[in-house]
Amino acid sequence: MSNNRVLMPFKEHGHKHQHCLETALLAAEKTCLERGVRLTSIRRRVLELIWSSHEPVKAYDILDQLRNEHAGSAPPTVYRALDFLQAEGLVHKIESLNAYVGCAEPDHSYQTQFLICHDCGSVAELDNVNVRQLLAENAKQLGFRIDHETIEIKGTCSACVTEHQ
Amino acid sequence: MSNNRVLMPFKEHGHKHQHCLETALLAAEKTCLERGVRLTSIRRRVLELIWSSHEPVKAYDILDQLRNEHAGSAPPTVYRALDFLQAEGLVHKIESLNAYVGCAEPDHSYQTQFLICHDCGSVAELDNVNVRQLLAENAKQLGFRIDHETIEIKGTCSACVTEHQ
DNA sequence: AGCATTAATGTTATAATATAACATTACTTT
DNA sequence: AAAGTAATGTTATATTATAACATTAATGCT
Repeated sequence: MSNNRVLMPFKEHGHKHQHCLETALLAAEKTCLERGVRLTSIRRRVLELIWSSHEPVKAYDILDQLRNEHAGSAPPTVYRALDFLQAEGLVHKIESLNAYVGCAEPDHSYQTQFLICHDCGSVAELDNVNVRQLLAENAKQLGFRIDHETIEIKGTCSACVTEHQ
Repeated sequence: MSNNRVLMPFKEHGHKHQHCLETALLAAEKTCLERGVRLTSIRRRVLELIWSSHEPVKAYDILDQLRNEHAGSAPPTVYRALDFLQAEGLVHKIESLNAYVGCAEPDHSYQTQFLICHDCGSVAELDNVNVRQLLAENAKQLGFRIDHETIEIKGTCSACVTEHQ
């Protein structure tokens, strides 16, 4: 049993990140095609930079990179791309870090939870059905209609816990 | 039955807010006295401004007010007070709004959840034991050691749901 | 193809949020 | 009273994000 599904795991030891990246970009292209929205080269590049690791990426770090590649880049360049990517569920903003992570499952229709290791900086994305249901019941009792959940759990991931022993 | 305790309810219709405010300030004074920390006049005033409503208050709104009262006020004046108040559990930061709310129970030792109405702007603070436990189990399974939980649920409170019918 | 419409990007400026660094003042302890 | 610590004052700047308007690119229509 587990009602807890891992959408994106913590970076596994020795995992080949190039694969995550390629898979994510292919999924994004497929998704955008199906939805009839345009994954322009700027948007694609921003998504790629966000997927360059499993750590949340800051908007101005993306901007610094874009500026190396194209002189016309400015804050709106990045924020517009981020707005698009968020709207399509291709990236999530981590509110408590003001940073952005890629989403491995843009079609996932439920709100998820993030575990954030403040040691190695990496993030896992979970869908714990029970958590969702509890919050839903809870809200219902109070007559509260949920639109959006921000659930960000900070701590130390197992790899880093082990390392510090 | 309910494992869901309301630490701070949504502003009730016709509630006398002056009472909330006074209670909160008395509790804060008591708490600081017991802990041997100083609720200086700046800190007290910032807390009071945050408790001026049940809506999260922005740092620069606090600053604007402080500037009316005392010329020497500057961003650090506010952020230092906020740091202190957060460290003592007297206020919480709502990460998804970059704003601060008062905490009615500074001695409460567990992480709580916030319901935020984006219609009237007001906030409720809950301690749902089940949510806490689920997340704790979940983390344990993954070997993740939790330090801090950010749980901010946005939607429409019952009063606003009713109003819009 | 040519034209109109919409979407995306370019560009400049500025708003909003937060911290660094060092000086001064006020409290606390001895 | 002197020393040590905590709090505040002060100036500057870093970080995060948006507004507003101009230009270019893509799309849809006839």
